Amino acid sequence: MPAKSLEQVRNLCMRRGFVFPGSAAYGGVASFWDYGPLGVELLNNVKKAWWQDAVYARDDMDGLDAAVLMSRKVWQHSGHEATFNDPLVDNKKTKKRYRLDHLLEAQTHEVRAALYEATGSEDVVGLVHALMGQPGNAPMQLHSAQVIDPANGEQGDWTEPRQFNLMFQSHVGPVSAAQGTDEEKAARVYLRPETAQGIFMNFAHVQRSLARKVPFGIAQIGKAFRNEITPGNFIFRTREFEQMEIEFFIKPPQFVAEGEKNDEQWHEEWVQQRYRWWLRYATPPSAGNVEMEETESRFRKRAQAADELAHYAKATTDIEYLFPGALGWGEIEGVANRTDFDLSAHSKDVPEEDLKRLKLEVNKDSNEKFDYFDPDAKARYIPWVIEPSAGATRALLTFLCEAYHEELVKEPTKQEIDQIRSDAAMIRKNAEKKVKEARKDIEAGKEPKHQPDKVEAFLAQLEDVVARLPASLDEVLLALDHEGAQNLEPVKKFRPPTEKFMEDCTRTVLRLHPALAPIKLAVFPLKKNKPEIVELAKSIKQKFQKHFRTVYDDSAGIGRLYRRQDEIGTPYCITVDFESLEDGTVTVRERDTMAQERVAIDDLHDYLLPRLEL
RNA sequence: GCGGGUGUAGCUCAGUGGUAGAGCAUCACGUUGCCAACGUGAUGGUCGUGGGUUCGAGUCCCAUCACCCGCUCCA
Repeated sequence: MPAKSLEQVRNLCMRRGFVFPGSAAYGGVASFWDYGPLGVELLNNVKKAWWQDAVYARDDMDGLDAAVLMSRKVWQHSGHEATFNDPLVDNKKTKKRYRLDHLLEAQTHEVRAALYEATGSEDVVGLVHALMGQPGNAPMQLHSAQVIDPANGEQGDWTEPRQFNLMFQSHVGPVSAAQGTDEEKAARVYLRPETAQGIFMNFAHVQRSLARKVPFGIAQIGKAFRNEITPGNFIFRTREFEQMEIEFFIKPPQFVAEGEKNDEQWHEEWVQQRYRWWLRYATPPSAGNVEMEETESRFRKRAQAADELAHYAKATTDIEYLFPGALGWGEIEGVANRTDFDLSAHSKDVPEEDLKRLKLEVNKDSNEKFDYFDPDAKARYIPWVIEPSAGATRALLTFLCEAYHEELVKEPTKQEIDQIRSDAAMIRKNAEKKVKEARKDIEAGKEPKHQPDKVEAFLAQLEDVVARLPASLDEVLLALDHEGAQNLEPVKKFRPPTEKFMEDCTRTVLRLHPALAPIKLAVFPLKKNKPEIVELAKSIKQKFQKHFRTVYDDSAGIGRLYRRQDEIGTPYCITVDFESLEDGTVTVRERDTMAQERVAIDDLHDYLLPRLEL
């Protein structure tokens, strides 16, 4: 079974050096994370596996690394400056949040009329402008016009509308001018909210310099930045993240010849290719058929509904992963059919009918027309584009969650199981008393110490877990993390011995695909105060560290050394013992099966390389 | 941004106004012959931060920051 909660993965990440909170010494800063020694290895391996599949394995793909900062005009014509910039307003009563323009449009004619009169504006756009233009007044005006919350049909208690510009701003060169002045705007740049636009800017460069024929694609891996309104879920949604994006340029439908793939078929092909990639790297070689099916059941393809589609897309299929706990299904990649929207948006001299079809304005800023002469079709056109866009940092989280296993390695005795049962019974008895007290307090109008519903929900979960013992052993501690378990005395008493017990009889193992594993090989001496063994072990480590990440460790007993490597997903460990000194063989131990095999030191390279799938 | 929760040693947590603790981890010495061994000793905390109440605050109050759980985002 993979991780049961994001918390488990978070803990492991921070303890073992995958991910650390950013700027921690200063109390941290929301939504920014640093990748530690193991995290950077894993992330690099994820990117390498993607590049391998997206670029090297194909005849029709090339790489690119465009600048993070681009002309502000890129974002004006791509549509981001307009659509990534929404004034939002909250209803304090219902906790609902609305885009101000959407909220206003949902009001009755009378309500809007009152607002028009109060602000002297004539339409919703003007109204939004007016409300944003007078800080402090808006809540009062929304109140006196009796603006309704569509969620419940009642008048809302509205906050100040706030601007959420999803793009981070900076300036090129020294600027002292105030925000919004011409001087400031002229120097303004945005940190890219997607890497895609850098590819579009280079479509013609790549096509010409490599004499590429459509269909062909460009791949890019890089950081992107979005000032998200609601970051969270560890590294799932962060304000700085890394994307792995492909723009695959194809013929527009009207030029597709008999027997060639059209845009919908190319879209489908990329969905399939990308989906297979996710499954391949989510599955370790040790997985059997049952396990492979289980893994597959946690990945799905989902076509976006028409109202979900972004302004540029004709169709988008998301690839989603079932993350543990509350996060649930989350998007890890979107494969979009962006038509000729982007290249047209950045082109001059686009025919009027195309502008109309794409809902674009004439581009007077661009010096370029991103079109292409197709020698087969004998026609000049602006290509369509299929965009498979994956999150590299989300991929890291996905593979960690899927690889995380807590395995039972020592069968607990009946006595130990009974102990847990009786402890749980004690917790139940005490908690039921607390529930009664809380109910009494509520009746008497007093503030209860516990929330009866939550405590009962906790008890139900605990009972379920206990009933399924010993199979559910790994869920016992999770149950104790339940909201309703807070401040229950017996729970606090119960936790430490249970934690200790769990540690004794389980091992944590990251069953990562070997190509992703941050460390490929660990070498141990069986006995660290025998100099010959230590020396031999170190020399083996030195031999392999030139080829892939290899570590040496002698700081604990052999069992503990194995466990430490299991926890970070190292696929193979080598132990040098007394026999090694005599016959030149060592023990190779595999991570998932814990199987051991005797291999001659001279054969190690040939033994390991195919197994590591490098 | 709003509501709820949390913040004490590197990690997991205990500590309900009166001398800051445990387990694990780390380091040293001894022991240890293949799956989280053991003994002895040591290091490590201005209790998230800043104010306040008090003779006295980890504990009570206020503010602030971060994280977790929930609300139109989307890699």
